Amino acid sequence: MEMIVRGMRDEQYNHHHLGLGLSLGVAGDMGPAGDEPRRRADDSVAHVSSLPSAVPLSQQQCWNMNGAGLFPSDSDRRTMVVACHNEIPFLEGIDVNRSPAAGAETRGSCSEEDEPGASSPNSTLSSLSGKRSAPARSEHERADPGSDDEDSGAGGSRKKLRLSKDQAAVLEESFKEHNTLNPKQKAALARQLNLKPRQVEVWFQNRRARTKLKQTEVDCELLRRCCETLTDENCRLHKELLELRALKLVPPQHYMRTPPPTTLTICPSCERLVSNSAGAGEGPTRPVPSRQWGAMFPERPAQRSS
DNA sequence: ATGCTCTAGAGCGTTACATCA
DNA sequence: GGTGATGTAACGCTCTAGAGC
Repeated sequence: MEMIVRGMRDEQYNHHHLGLGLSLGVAGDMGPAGDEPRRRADDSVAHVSSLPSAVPLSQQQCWNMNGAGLFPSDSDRRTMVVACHNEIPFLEGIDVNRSPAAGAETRGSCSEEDEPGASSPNSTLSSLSGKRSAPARSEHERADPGSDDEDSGAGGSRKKLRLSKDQAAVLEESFKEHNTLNPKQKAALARQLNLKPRQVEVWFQNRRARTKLKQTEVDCELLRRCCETLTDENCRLHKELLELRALKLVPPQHYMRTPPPTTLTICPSCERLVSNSAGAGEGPTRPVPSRQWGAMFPERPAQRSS
């Protein structure tokens, strides 16, 4: 049985690392909604037309929440990943979290090539997941992936190894430098932290997700405030109009005609805020004199032109 | 030049575990 | 001690870009 479990793990490793495309055929197996094609991952990003952040997040230049500069766009990041083959400079000499017991060199390299089974230290098939089995361990012990495999046969439960503070700190520093890693950097980090490359990879994936979530929250807050501002402005203008009416300074035909509903969108080419008037024959979209937008989103970096 | 296949790596949603109040 | 909330490591799936044929 143990052999079976290990075999399945290896299979999962291979699945994960040697070609996820093989799993594409499973997509239809999604229950009642299976007929409906699953939406693309990128489609899930908010397309809030009429908002300054209407650009899909995956294409936006993300703001670095850590204040370490701007994240490049997805494609740029990928390019960067390919282009950047330097080792992570700040890792020089850092060997945090290497437990004495683990031994610096005895564990050998953690590179993916050297450790083909290193993909998911805790990876098991979901169907095998069962009770928690591992007793609490010390930080270093828990963070030591090597010691897991030996005693992980208990039902194949997915064991979650919390990273030590030192490991998290180093990963955080690394993330500030690059929010993606090339294989060399990944392997180096894994070696330095005594983790498996897959763990480093997962950490970066989750970290990017957290960053994006934070950015979304920030955007939402900005939009909320912007909405409030516009509401106030609308109120003020209404008041002003009433006052003018009261004074009969404005001929009725100038204010009685209610303008057609207007939506605000981002022009994909010039990326300026434009209003699309719903009224027919209103002519082309017109840029909005948007002091407020500028005030609300002063530091939004320009989107990379593709 | 074009189309196809394969692979790596990304994002996203979800699950499961650890920790804390 | 049990429990719900929260954080996050890990997983599965899908998509896309690039390389090779």
